[in-house]
Amino acid sequence: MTDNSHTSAGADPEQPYCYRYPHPAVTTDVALFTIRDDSLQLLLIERGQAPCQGCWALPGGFVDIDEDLPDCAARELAEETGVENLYLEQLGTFGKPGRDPRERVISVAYLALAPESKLSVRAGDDAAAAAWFPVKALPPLAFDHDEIIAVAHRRLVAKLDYSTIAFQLLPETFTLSELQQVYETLVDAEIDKRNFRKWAQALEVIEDTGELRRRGSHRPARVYRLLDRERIAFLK
Amino acid sequence: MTDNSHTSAGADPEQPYCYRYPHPAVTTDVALFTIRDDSLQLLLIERGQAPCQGCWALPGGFVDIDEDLPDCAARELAEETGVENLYLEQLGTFGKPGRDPRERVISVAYLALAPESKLSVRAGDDAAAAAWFPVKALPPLAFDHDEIIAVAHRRLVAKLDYSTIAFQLLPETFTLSELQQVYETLVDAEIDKRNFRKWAQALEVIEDTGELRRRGSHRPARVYRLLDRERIAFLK
DNA sequence: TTAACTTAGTGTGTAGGTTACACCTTTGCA
DNA sequence: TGCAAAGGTGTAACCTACACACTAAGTTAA
Repeated sequence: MTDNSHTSAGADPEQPYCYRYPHPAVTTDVALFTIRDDSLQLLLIERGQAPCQGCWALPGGFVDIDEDLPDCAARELAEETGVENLYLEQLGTFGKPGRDPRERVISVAYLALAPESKLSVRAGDDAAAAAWFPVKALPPLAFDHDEIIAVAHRRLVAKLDYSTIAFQLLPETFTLSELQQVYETLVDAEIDKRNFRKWAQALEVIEDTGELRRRGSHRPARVYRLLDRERIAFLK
Repeated sequence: MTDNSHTSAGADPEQPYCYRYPHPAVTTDVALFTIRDDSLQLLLIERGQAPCQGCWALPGGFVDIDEDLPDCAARELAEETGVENLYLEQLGTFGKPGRDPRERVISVAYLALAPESKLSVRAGDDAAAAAWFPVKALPPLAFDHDEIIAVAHRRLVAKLDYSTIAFQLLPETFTLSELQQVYETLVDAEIDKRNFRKWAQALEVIEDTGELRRRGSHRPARVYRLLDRERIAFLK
């Protein structure tokens, strides 16, 4: 680290931020997953301008010069979608030259999860439209966002094995059947009910609220809650 | 993404790269581990100039404007230490405002591993000195490099459980005892010899070369090699 | 009121994998 | 030749993961 350059008032009022060496732009992009209609869905923004006009993209944007990276991810998500206060973890950084045709852009990608109940997506100021897509049926994507999404999805599924990350997809209270449905959606397979319930209860991360939930013409289900909301446990 | 700014010839010849919005600097830093003298050691560079003059830092430096991130990590490592062609994986990106007092610097950190035999560290052009330190006895570190190193170390140890990443710390050929010493150093505990050997051989990632290694006054050891050098297997 | 339907909720046996554990082998050197 | 020092090997106990089927409790409609 030998670069002592820093911004200064440049001569060109259109481009007032000047450096001794070229600087890339830095963005954050967020892959926000939720479960809707029994399928794993991803939030995307329709791009209003070129490049990739009409394509869909991950919500994200440029990092402010005094802004921490997770703050930027949360802010962009909130601005573009109205979604706030959810689980966010850094996924990785994507910086291949040429991934954005305008200038060198390095994107720090985040993985976010939220239950459908927490979400009320409206298109924000910046975005033409925000919409949910099933991960299995994504539209054409801008830049290298398909790659980012693939990494995010792989990470999410991999973490099922050694963490309780999937609980972030559940609302405040839930039944064991709902929990099981979340897992079945994520692994895209059926899971044995007895084994699943044994496993879930042995985790010691949920507690019985004592309440019952009557939904439909059948025996009511016990209602559980996470012991430590906003904290995911590591199992191994 | 609405920023259409890009570099242009500025008026100030000292700071010719100008943008509409402020841009952070982007660096890569590499936490390169090896095993020397039966301890896990980390490569550090002594800083020649302020800030943090006299402190030690991870090898790293600014990303060239047309350079991919892993290339930058590899290049900086080679420039500063003469070390080439080793295992490299992205660790995470550290970008807290203020982590570098000069300007906003966002660092993409990499985890690197190599056997001691591959390494012939010499201080390169940029660095005053390069040296190895046991992870348990690190000197005062520049910037937030202590945090990066902590994350790197945790990641390395965590990956022992579900990958063969530790084989990257072994030379071309090795004995099972040497392999076990690597694992014992990493987990900082003794491991049962028979169980370890059963486990290692069941992995199907090493093969017996047929050779024997005579070192010292005792029975010679079989020599193994990795089946697929430069590839780490995922176990779970 | 009762029968049929729907989801909630529960236990046991088995297979496979992980752990604990001790002795003989082969070499070099004194 | 015998001693020191690391190399190399098998088995039993335990524990975890998985397969598997029925009863419980409520709603609805005949």
